[in-house]
Amino acid sequence: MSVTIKEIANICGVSRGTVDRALNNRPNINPETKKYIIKTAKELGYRPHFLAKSLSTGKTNTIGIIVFDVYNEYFSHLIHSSQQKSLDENYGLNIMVSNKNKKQELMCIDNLLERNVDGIIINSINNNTSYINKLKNSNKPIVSIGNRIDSHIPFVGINDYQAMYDSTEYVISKGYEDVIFVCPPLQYKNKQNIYAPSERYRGYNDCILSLGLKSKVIKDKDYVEKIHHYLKNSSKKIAFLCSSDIFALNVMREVKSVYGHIPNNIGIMGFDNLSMLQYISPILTTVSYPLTEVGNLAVTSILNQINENKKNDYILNHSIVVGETI
Amino acid sequence: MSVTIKEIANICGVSRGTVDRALNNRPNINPETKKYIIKTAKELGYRPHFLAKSLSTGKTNTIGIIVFDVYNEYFSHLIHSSQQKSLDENYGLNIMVSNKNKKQELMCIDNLLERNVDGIIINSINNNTSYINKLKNSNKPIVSIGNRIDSHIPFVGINDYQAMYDSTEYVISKGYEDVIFVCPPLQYKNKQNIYAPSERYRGYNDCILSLGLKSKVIKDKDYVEKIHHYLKNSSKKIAFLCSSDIFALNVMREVKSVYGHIPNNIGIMGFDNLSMLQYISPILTTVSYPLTEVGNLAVTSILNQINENKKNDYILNHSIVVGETI
DNA sequence: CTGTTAGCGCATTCAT
DNA sequence: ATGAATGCGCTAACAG
Repeated sequence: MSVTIKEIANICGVSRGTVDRALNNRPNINPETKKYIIKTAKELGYRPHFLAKSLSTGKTNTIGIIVFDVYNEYFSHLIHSSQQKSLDENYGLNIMVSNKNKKQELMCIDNLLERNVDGIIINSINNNTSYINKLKNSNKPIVSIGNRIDSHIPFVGINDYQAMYDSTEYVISKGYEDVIFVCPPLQYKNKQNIYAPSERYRGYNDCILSLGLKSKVIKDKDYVEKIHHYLKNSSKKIAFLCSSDIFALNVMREVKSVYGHIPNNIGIMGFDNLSMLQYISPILTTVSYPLTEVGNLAVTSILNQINENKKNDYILNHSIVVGETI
Repeated sequence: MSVTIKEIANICGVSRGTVDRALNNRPNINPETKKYIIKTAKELGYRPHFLAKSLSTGKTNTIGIIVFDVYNEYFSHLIHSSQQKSLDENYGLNIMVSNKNKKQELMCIDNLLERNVDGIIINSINNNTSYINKLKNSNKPIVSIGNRIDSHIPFVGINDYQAMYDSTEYVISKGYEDVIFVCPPLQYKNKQNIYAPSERYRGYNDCILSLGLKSKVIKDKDYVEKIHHYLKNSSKKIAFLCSSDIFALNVMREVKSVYGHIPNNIGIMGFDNLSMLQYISPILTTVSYPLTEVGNLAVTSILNQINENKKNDYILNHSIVVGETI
């Protein structure tokens, strides 16, 4: 086993209280003895016992983060920057995967609370009140990312509505007469938290309507057929505006499968700016946002709540990445 | 704060020892009182205090895992399956990122040990003896993945040598006269753990030599120029055998930039079978291996070591995924 | 069968 | 400036 405060106390011929004062920079200690204690502690390779310390202080210096999965680059960035920031601030990061499953998300929350994390960063999928109350009653700092949870729970992210509004406007400005929005199913509105997807849809829809155009949406499982339908039955210049790069890549694959390439009168736009796009041609036009900052600020928000009880949102800027497909 | 054993004891009018016996299925307790205690514990929403329990037992029911990064799909799979398996076995998983940086890897190890994890799964990057001793002296179950560390430390993974030997043989069998191996720099052999890359190289080299051919390797930063060099100066049917799909995608991009497509007399083969390949055309020929199993078995190995002090390697099978590029 | 007690390692309060 | 004592919540060994 490793060396304890008690042993150091014995060796130095002082009490454990004094050792504690020396090692934790507390007042009321003779500089001489302090020096001596620190020296021998170092020689013995003393490391404070994490569990004992935490049990005693009630703090684990650990932040929990719950993400949908660990495959999507979106979460990779998030996890990476959150962990880096946490470590910089002398915290550990406890990563949990919800698989976008409501039950599993609850399990993740329980797991983290049971392990006494000091705060939780969460990309939420549940959305009922008992869930929200569970979070609030935990009395732990919480911050939501991706999907906003509740006006009383801080949020870090972009303005999804505005981002898609801008994208729609951009596509139209390039001369496309029809803009078809491709997104995940939105029918579960009341069953799970789809804040971001529905905000994006709203942005598209509002922009389209404000321009006097007709809103057209592909949101079903049989999107492949829908795409082919639009390809065949339209003589106009049409664009597929996708709520994520992955959808855009699928659309691109389908269009290529029909024409062998992407014709000039067919536009495609994504959302996320995944790094794998560098291997795709033609270069996809998409929307970028500072994910690294989201991770940083999520941790910052937790620390703000811990240290100053300061709760506030952080809204970051998005930008359109001009490629060859619009 | 939450309810403790002490409170339950008071409420039930028994001692804390009895509560402990009831709640932890220990022998020597009256079934009646046991039932009663369990009932009231449930009513009060009792949750054992993780830190106190761990401090007392010396077990945290937590496994640590150290990976290079969280972007590569290789690690995503690993993390996912490890976490799933851990949770199934009533363990938590503590994920740490080394950034493929030797210092940071050491920091990760210290961090995990400090937090008293019960075992560590590690994709190693250090390789000196003091590092190996640090791991051994930790007296914790360790299992290596990706890069083997030491014959005394269990390893879970594929036979990288054989996999690349097979790949080389496959390429040759398809009529390619020159096979150029594309891989990361191998010159750091004595400075860091590059077990897997060098095993793959060995597999390629042995196969090539056994066939009486000449070994040709691109392993430098200026790989782009090297590729173009080979493209221009060869009239034979040549293939680029890459030690990872990412290299293969880069090669593909270069070849496309020259010819606009992939000519018949130029082959490309990858290694990893990344899921993003589905968006790439032509379809890349590559090597697949069961990463989910690696994660499962890594956890299994840790548990084996904890419960039965059983140390053994697990070597998994690889397979060639036939695409359009060879 | 049940109660009591002594730790686990550290923080903290009260004496001295 | 230092020592002694108590508690965090739980487990485990011993006594009854």
